[in-house]
Amino acid sequence: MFSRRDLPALHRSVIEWFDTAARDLPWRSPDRSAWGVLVSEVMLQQTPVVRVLPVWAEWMARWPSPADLAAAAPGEAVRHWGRLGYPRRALRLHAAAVALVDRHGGAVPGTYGELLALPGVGSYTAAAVAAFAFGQRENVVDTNIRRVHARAVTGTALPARSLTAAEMRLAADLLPAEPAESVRWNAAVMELGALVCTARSPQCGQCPVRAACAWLAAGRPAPEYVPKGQAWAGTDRQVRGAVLAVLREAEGPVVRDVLLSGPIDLGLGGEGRLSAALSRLHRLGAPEEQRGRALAGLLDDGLAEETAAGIQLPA
DNA sequence: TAACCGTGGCG
DNA sequence: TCGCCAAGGTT
Repeated sequence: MFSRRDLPALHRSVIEWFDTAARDLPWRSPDRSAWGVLVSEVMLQQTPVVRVLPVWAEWMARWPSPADLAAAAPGEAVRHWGRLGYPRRALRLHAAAVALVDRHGGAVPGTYGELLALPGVGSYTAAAVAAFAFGQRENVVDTNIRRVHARAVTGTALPARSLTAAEMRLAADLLPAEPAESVRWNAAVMELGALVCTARSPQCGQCPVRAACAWLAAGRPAPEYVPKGQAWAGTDRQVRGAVLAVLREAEGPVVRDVLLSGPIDLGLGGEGRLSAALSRLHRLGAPEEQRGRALAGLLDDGLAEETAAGIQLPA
């Protein structure tokens, strides 16, 4: 266990590592806006950096301010979300942009509480934006930071199954007192988890805190539990994804029967994104009942109607 | 609390 | 090949 006396050295070694190893990400550029930081944080929820990069750049060019996105139709946000996954994030980001215009004069607020009140912004994202866009001292705790703390300090291979009060307390105890240093620390620990202290194959030989790591000292003990994998094949979620892909690629109304049954030859040939999306949906072979359920869920969330106006509602 | 919500790359 | 995993949020 780290004593409070060791903290300055710990902070220094991790931040010095960050200074040499940090990736050059556009939402870390001095040019980026608070809006850019917010968009990046939402896009990065459960989504790898490399996939976010091109979509973030396109969004920033298309909608450089909250007012720009708020003025667009919600469905445009969903379409330009592309295949990032969890598309309701796009709808919530649009709703957040509207809220920023309505309640904050079109600006991104700088406090944790105001950020937390925005759609799609939870405790992590609120803390991250307050810290990275506004330089505030916040207790930023994401999956990377949790894993680094679990290993280096607690000595376990994995953090708890779900975020615990004890983890939040530990993170708060480790946070540097100076705001500017706390921001660097948050970014540095996160980067360490993303690049070195990774889930699958940690590169302990390159770790700046290997000499102090409790997990390494204990001989890298195996996890105490097996993470529950996310079910995917055959789930409604998989069908939702395939249905939404068709709606997203369609330029006009989509005939309900095309979604609920198939395969249907639309005479579109084998090229084009719509054709590819239809092929994927048909290959799934999901029963009509499940397709109906997926479509109903998408309509319920406001994703289907926004994406393809004129769609016929399932009976 | 636990289930649900997408997608694609990698070990 | 295939299960695991990724800067979580909401209900």
